[in-house]
Amino acid sequence: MKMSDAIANMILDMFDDNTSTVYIQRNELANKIGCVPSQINYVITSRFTPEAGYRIESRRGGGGYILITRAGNSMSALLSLINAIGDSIDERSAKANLLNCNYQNMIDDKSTKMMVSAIAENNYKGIPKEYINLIRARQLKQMLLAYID
Amino acid sequence: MKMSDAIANMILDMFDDNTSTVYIQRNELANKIGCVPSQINYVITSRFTPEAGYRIESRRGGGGYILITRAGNSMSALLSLINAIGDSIDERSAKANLLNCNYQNMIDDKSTKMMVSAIAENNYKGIPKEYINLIRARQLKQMLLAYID
DNA sequence: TTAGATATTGACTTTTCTTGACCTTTGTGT
DNA sequence: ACACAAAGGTCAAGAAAAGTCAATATCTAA
Repeated sequence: MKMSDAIANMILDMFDDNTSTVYIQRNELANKIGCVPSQINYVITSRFTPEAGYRIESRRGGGGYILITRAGNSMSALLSLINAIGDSIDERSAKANLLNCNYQNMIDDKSTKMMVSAIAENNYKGIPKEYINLIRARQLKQMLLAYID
Repeated sequence: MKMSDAIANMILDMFDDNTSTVYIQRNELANKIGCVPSQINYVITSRFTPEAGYRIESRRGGGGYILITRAGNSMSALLSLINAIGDSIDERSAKANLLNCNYQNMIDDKSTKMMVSAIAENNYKGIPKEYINLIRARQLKQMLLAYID
């Protein structure tokens, strides 16, 4: 694989859920991956651009570092929706929330359709009533998290 | 045989049943087959056209490449998957099917992640075992239909 | 046979990646 | 303050791809 891609992937891997900022030391990373330090800059300036939704901060000198922050798009809004769902939700309000997010362009059409279809009351037919809203809430949150990711 | 046809056949041969995308390096292929590199472009633009059901992506520069994707009956393929699911499916095979479709570019990355997350075993915790695979099958089919739509 | 379609070739262009030499900023010990 | 060490930054040269285009060459059908 191309060195630049390897570096980009390595950086991408450092973002996990709930961290939107990655801390790197240029020389250390260059050394670990086996490239010249300036190539880290190349990768950052060519891939982690503002257009791609990233912001860069850095400091030189002893203890220097590079911070890569991925811009929180509509992600934070979706995160608060996820929190708002709680551990139980009925079909009506789940659907209303999804359509609302879709209307505000936080979720694309296809994904909205998929989620609405997934949590339709019909799918849960047969299981005890009191479980349905619990499972729906779990699934909806999982799907939203996957969507954000 | 004409050089152009030989090149086209060579590319066609790279598609097997489970890959809808072929990766080539122009210079390498030109060298292997014994033609000038630009003839690869000629073959691609004259034979692997959108009208013939192909999509081309490429990158220049070091480590560059050309990707030829045959856009095909992904819809009908998904429909047969839906038919194959039946009325019950466990997490393992559901996930395997989804990842395979994703690998074959029948389902995009985000949608795959969403579906996999939605049908994870964990979400169904608490409900009687015998219902889980039934509900999962319903939900998976609904999501796939929504995806196709 | 000859005009038009299809193929072949190579010179030149553009994009992307890699490397290294040199620059600037910041921290630390005297 | 000053010198030195420890970072990160910049830039240009060159390599490694793929793209474009125009000049030929060859094939095919009327």
